[in-house]
Amino acid sequence: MLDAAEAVVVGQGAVRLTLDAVARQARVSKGGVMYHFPSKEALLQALVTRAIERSHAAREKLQPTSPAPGQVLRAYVRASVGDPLGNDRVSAALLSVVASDPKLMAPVREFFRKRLPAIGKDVPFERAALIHLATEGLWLMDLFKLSPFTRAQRATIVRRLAELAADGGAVP
Amino acid sequence: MLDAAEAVVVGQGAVRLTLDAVARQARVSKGGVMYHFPSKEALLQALVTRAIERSHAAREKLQPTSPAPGQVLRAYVRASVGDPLGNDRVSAALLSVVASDPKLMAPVREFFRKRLPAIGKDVPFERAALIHLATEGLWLMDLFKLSPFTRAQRATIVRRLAELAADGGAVP
DNA sequence: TTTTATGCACCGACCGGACGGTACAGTAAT
DNA sequence: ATTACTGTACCGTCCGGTCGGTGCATAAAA
Repeated sequence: MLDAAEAVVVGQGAVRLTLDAVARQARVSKGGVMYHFPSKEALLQALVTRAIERSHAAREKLQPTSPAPGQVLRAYVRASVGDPLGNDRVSAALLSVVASDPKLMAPVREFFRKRLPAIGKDVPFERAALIHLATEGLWLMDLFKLSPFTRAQRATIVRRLAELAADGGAVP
Repeated sequence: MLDAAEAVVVGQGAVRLTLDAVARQARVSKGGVMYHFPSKEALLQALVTRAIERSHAAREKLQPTSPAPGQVLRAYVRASVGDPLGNDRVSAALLSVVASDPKLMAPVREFFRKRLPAIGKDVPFERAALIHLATEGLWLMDLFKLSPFTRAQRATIVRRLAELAADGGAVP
């Protein structure tokens, strides 16, 4: 059921996320959808929760065993922007709908609030903040298809971000 | 008329941007609105154009006379994230509606595409890219109220970004 | 064993309200 | 009288949500 909703969001765009559309995708009637989710908001909430969990999982998967400083930050960079428009097209498409509803945004805010301390514990604050911002910037610009970089440039930037995460160093 | 539309977007949120709402805000009937803008899309287009022009103006206003390298980039940082949620709450609120319509996004994309070369001409590419990304990241996170930083932390980051723009240097 | 009852998953017709857009009559200024 | 604009009434569509009902599997009662 949630899979169907995600398929609609990714395939048709977030504005087209209609109860009927989800029903069609899930080969179920609208009543069937409403049986599982009391309201559309509940459906969206479930979608958001799922996306957040997936994001968590993605980073933990790339987490190395080495506890050297900056490795967590590096894993975060890789997991977030390692490849352009990675596996989380869902969160991407979802954001524009969720953004307009404070109640739905709350868990997302919470997620972000906890993320910085989690990834930047073992590196100087300013470095962590800078890399965090640049990474989110790239992610969000990808999401809105606003990134002005070529593929090669993007790859260079990601590499540099990962380097900076682990080693610090000078910005050319 | 556009002022009224902006007031609605800022005050009620982007989803509430209704032709009726604009009409009420402008103390005009819906017919009056439709006389000026043949469709809602036309209204949104005008809004987008205006926002882009304003953003241009904001940066040019902060442009110093000194032609030292990095000064343009520095002005861009200041203009974009100098103070939290500055004067462009309009673009902020607008983005979530515009994002779902490729036709409306086109000029925005164009704007972003041209911006990086414009601000990063006289500094090394990687530095410009990094600062650009971090700045946009901060701007977008502010927009979605997702920024995990305290006011003081934010100020520190902006200062550091401006420094890096003008001088380069090491990331701690 | 047959009958009846209970609960679950699902169906789909319908409602009400919102919204973009249209038609057209009215009105004030020139 | 013409122009430039306003106000109102209305239409069609879309969408979230409701509601009575259906098939069906299992259980309880006879």
